[in-house]
Amino acid sequence: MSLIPIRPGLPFGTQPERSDAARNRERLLQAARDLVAEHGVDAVTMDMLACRADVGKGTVFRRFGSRAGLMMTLLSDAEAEFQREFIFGPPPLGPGAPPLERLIAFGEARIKYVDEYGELARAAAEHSPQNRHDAPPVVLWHRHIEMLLREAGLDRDPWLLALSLGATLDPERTLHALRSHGVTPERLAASWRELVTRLLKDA
Amino acid sequence: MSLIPIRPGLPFGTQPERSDAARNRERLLQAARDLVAEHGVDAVTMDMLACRADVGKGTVFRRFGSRAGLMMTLLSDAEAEFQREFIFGPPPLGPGAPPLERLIAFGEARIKYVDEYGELARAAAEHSPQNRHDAPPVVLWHRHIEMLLREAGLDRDPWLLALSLGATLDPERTLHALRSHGVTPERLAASWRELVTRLLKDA
DNA sequence: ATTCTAAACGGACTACGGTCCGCTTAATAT
DNA sequence: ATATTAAGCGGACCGTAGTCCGTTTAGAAT
Repeated sequence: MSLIPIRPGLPFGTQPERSDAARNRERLLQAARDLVAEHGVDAVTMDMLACRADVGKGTVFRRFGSRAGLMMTLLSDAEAEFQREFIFGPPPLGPGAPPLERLIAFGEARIKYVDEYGELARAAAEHSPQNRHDAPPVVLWHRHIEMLLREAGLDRDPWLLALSLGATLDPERTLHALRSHGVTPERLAASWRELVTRLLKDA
Repeated sequence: MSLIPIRPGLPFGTQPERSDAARNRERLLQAARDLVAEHGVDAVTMDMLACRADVGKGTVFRRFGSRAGLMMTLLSDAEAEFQREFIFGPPPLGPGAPPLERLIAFGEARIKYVDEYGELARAAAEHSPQNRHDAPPVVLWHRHIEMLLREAGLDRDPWLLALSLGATLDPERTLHALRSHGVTPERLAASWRELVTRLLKDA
């Protein structure tokens, strides 16, 4: 009987990955990043990925579950970084600033994030209202907004209010404003600031 | 040379429909309504519809363009009625009431609409950010909100602000709150009221 | 080294939305 | 009635996400 070695990045208590599985995972991630860089998120198909990584299609789906799952995996580093910043980072995004300022900073950061990774984020949410609204990161952002609203003294159903504010920052909408209507990130951020400032005024 | 007879419901200047086309359209709409009633929106496939209406698949797509187009057609009566109400109907939804009250009524009506037709509305917007955000009805709601915001004296980029408020009432989100989280329409409406009331306060 | 087994693999297969194109037919002109 | 023609039709076909299941293989036990 041997101890199960700790593998960072895998769920606690999981068996270690078999070596061929680990190799294929790396091959797939590399191929996916390359294909996205070459053709853009929307043009990458799962068959294409399997072919490029030289694995079977079944392997791709075993690894990521779905196209959305693949995209989430590609996003996970950026997502983790974003979470770190608003949870542990310096104010005004992180703790230490008054709630209104944190809320403003949160929106700004989120808009910047979407401007940078929006296509991936959108693809990660496609074809599943469940994943779109109840994925762990989404729930976390939502809780964060709710907490800030409470801190600011908004006690009337802050959960639903947070849902509404979250809707404003939804990747698909934000991306659509940015790309299809040529709205600048700065203008979006100004509108967000206006919205939350009015909302929290004398709360 | 003969005058082109007026056919209600068809775009102006269009040639009249051939009789077989009209017959097939009715058959398809009836079949679609039946299938939706029997199996629910999400379970209805285009092949199923073609089979039930006893027409070729090509005919279905010639008629509606896409699955989303079919759903829009199924919604069009309810949608027209909704538009009539907030444009010409009695206050507070229609003209005559102060903008805040109209905005509150608009949200309430929209929530009721989604509670009733949400699955269709969601299906009508699926698979196309373009149709989702720039479809004529969506643009119309959006303009309406923008107008009310201006009337209320909110002059700081009311277009984007209207986009944010529209996001709050998005069918997919609203439906998800209603169905997956068991939020009541009343609670949603109360949250909407709270949101817009705070927003318009001393504007 | 051999055996064993559960994890991993691969690619044929399905379901579905959407397209294409050769055939049919309603409506009009003669 | 007949001819003409463009709108309409149908269903084979395609691309893509996702599933299934018989085969392979890494790694542990002996």
